[in-house]
Amino acid sequence: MEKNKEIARIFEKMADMLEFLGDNPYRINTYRRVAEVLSELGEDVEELLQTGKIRRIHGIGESSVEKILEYLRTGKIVAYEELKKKVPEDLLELLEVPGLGVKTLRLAYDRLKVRSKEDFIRAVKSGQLAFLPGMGEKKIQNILRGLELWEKSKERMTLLEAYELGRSILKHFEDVRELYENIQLAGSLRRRKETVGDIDLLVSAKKESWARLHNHFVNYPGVKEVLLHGETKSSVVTQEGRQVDFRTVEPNQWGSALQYFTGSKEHNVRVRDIARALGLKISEYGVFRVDTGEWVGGRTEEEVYQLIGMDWIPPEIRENAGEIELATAKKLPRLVELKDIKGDFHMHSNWSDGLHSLEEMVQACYELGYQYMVIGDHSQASRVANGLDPNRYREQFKLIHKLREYYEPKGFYILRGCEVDILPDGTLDLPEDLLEEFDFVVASIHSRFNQDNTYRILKAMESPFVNLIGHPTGKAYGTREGYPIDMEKIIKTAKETGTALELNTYRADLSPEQIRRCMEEGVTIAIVTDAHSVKHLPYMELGVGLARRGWAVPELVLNTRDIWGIREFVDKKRNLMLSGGKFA
DNA sequence: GCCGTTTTCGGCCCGACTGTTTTCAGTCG
Repeated sequence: MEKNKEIARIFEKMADMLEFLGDNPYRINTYRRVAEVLSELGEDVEELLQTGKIRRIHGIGESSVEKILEYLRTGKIVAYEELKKKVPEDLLELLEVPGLGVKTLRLAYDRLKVRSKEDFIRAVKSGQLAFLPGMGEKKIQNILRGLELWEKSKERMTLLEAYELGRSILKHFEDVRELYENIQLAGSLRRRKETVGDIDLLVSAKKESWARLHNHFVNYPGVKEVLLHGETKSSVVTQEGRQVDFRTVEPNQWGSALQYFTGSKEHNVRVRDIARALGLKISEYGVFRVDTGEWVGGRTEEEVYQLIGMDWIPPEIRENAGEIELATAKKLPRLVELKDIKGDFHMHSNWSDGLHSLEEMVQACYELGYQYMVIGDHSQASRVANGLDPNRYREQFKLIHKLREYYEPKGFYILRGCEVDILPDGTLDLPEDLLEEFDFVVASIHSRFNQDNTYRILKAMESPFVNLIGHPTGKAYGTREGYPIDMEKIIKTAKETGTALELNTYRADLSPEQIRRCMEEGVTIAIVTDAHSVKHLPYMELGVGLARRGWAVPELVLNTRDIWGIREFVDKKRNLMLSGGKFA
């Protein structure tokens, strides 16, 4: 899959270069689209090429296929090499700077002989740029601020950070509840992308309230700077350097606006294409007939999709990755929902590295309305995490036994569990006789993150007592790649051994693509918070969102089973493995 | 450069905001 990303990056760069050269905008758009399609592709581009399937992908034509082929054969693309001779690649990196576009860079290139990033920054700071036509004082200030912002926030927010920020802003709007009808966070946050660039907030309200709403927005206490302040659109930067965009629309535009601002871009482009073919035009203001311009709908998202012959599509899968076809055929699967979730399998108390006591964690889970929970403190090898040795686990069992007397009559079940380390040779950090006493066992890797760890995980899954592999790829949230791993082998063995794979909300591990593979192969996943405090437990909502991005269905999500279903899952593996059998 | 529910040629989403303009250009989503 690395090749997909590599080639996508090249097409993206070529698009920037062509734009810098003033090429045909539609051609440039095409290059961008090829890049997007490639990076979102669920399959390896080399394989698609070999099977000839690549010809059937919408947006990749003859000319692009040839360039891709050329890259795979020779390691480069001549057209790209040629462009590099004409365009300073380094300078174009500045296109990431907010408020700075290709026209300004080109102007500086032509008039000031600017050839690199450093050249440009120097030209701005020395005041040279101000001599160019159309460059006033404010524009220069804008670019300077953009540069500063760019340096500081090159990284995107994690979904967790975006979620917290979004909720805080929603809370701010509770003070003016009488001014609007609907409010919703849109954009990649609503789609539950594992990283979020900026926050999109949408409100529907009568026009006479808009000015007051925008005033209220820019007065959000966390605002550091107001970028735009208009009647329909405002933008601010928070203290943490995060951008928040705010839009107001009329109540009967709510659905079309929400659809539009939720994206993804690829999804919306397809949707609009299809609408156009039906003689309809979809914009954020509604659905219109092309011939008469007549408004035909847009009050709700359901209405927008229904007008173009589709079922409503869950935001998490709006990526133009097959959802449009299924929605048209009215065959979208029902994805897992938060209300399906009956428990959490992975959390820590202050017995190891958690913040809260076991009693507090139990009470918090009970209050969430779960039917069960698994306490899963670290095992002894995790020294830094204050891992438990067998004696301390047995001490903990006694406490759990006492807590059960109070909670079980209320229909709430506390399962004895652990997060046992998978040691470098693939054996487990706790003796078998102890493992057998747990109700549920999570096994994870916490060492040697720089090597291929497939063999360790495969071996751990062969244990009759391991029910769940914790954070399978070792990935750190949206940023670090994790150790290399043969996911196909792991999926196969998970299926054969009746072991579940973990979707860890705290790390966004597994990825949506990996979840989708699990679903295709019928492998069960478990959504866990890996909570280290009671505050983390409600992040289950985000975990469910991440699972939905991977098209997870309730039947293959362990948390949707009730307590008896969980016991059956554990017993089935033990009985089968201990008798030398295998799952079908 | 890509594509086809008017099309193998001729379109490709388009409106808001800001700033530097006196009617528009650049950038963004």
